[in-house]
Amino acid sequence: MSLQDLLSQHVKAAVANSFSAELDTVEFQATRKEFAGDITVVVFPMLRVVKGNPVVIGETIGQYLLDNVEDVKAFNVVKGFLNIEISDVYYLKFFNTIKDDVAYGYDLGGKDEATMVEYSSPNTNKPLHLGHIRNVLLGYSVAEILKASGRKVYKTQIINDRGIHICKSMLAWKRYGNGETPESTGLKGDKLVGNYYVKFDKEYKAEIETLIAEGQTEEDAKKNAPILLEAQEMLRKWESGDEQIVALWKKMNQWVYDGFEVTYKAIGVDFDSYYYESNTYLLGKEFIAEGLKSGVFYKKEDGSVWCDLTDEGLDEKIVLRADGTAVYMTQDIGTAIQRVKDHPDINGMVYTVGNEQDYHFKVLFLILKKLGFDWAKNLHHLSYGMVDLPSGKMKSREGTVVDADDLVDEMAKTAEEISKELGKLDGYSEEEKKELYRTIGLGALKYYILKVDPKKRILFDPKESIDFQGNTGPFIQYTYARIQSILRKADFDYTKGVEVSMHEKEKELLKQIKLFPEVLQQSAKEYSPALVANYTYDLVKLYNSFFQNVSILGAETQDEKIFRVQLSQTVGNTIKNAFAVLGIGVPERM
RNA sequence: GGUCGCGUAGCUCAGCUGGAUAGAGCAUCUGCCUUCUAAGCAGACGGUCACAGGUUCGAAUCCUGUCGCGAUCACCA
Repeated sequence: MSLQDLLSQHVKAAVANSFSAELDTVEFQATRKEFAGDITVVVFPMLRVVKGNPVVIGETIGQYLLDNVEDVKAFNVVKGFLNIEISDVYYLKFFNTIKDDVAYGYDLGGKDEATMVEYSSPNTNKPLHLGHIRNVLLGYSVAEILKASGRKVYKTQIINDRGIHICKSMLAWKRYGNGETPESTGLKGDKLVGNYYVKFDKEYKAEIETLIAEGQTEEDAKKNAPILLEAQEMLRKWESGDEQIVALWKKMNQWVYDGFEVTYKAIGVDFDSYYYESNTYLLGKEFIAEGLKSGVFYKKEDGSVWCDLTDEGLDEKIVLRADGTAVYMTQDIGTAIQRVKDHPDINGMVYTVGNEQDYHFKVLFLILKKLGFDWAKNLHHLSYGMVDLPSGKMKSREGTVVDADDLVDEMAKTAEEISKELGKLDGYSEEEKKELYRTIGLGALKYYILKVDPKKRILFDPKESIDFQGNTGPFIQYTYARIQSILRKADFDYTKGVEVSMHEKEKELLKQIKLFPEVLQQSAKEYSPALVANYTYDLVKLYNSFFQNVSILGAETQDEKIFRVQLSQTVGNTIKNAFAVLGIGVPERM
């Protein structure tokens, strides 16, 4: 039983005993620093069932706890707050049970229920950019957090490999290229294809201007530009299975996939499976037919199929076009069902998609529920805000996007510059150094993005926003590296359990460490890596002020030395575990 | 216009199911490297929690309204 449950029981008993009243819940909170104590019972809520002066009630309960609970060492009452001091022994006991547990915080039990987490889901006509980075980092981290909190997780994505956008790149490649390939140009495949997309857009704009000069309206010109018409013709050919077009499509998409893999690897994320829109865009139609039979959907005169969600406070939503072809919604219905077919142990899914699609997913989940799938109640849209630049919104057409690969390189370069200035890396090979710069650079980038509440928009200033001091990834990594240094220098056996009297800071640290599993659970519940990130920072701050003000290896007694090293080691493990679920590496030195 | 989200220090952000004097970092200023890594520590300065009502012992937090910013309301994906 947790300490809180135990205390809760005794508080209830105390109230029953002294006031013959029955409490259904007891409210706890961590005691504020300025008061003595570790856990605080809030007396005010009890006033509904217990009549009397809150201070007197607090005193009475406090005395009862002191008499009846072994681990309660002392108490004091301030206004309606009963502050309880817990004995050091309690925390030391706890510490001894977890100090050798490298995986502390991870609940490895009960992995029979699986959750599928979808993230990234890019278009295949241009390289990944900063917006994808937020998506990928969030999705990956939430997947890892769910795993750590005891669920089986499948990481997946839906690749938008079909449509007019890729045809534009294909057309430009055919028309303006000379058969360039990633090999012949040395470019990453996604960059090469992206370049042709830009080329298309340039030509398209030029043609529009020509048409306008010839007297067409802008609107007409946009529709009539020959290059666009040709791209649309290409899409039609693709849909009818034209061999040449399909072959080119396959070739260029493969270039893009290969390029994406390089980027994912550089960022340090992975996937268990891939779904391609070209395979799934026709799925869902049969379920529309079934839903039509069961009355979930209805057909309009023109033959289009709709779902009426007005009784849910939403609109009507189209699920099948009049010509019988699938829309976005049709595809997503089909894909969701297909995924559960592929992985029968799935009982929930998480979609990492920007908040501009909040409405779409609201509707999608509702429709799946109406269709009667029992897993539909466990669907979650991990919705996140846009990433803005100081110059405003990112627009790929205007060239104001921040390229993912460039950004990662840039971060590593900054880490390198700072490291060189500090010059602490004697004995590291060039390769090790390079690896380290990447770890630090990525740490800064990932932490910067993940520490913010997903649903808020992020203002990303490449020059100024990324910092290596304060509440940042590198600061936390640095603390980890210092701990490793201490462990290397501790030339005595620090594995045995010891009994010491703790200092205030040490107790604070133990309390914070103890919170880790709860934070993970909460993070999983809220689908928010930000909780883990900010928790880790708090832990590190606490440790640093301890680290700076006491001597660890130079403690007075041997037991104290051992305890402090153990404590450092455990803080290190917790940082490592917390960062693991954020997808951030920790260096042994830096 | 309807719907959804956001608004906390000069800037970037925390603040759990309502609780004690609203917390960090950056920036600015003051101290601290002969002692386990100064990417650090200790401190100062900085707030009408957008605004107005309401709910109650108690509101940054919950409710209503107003203002500001954003998203979304396609037989696009």
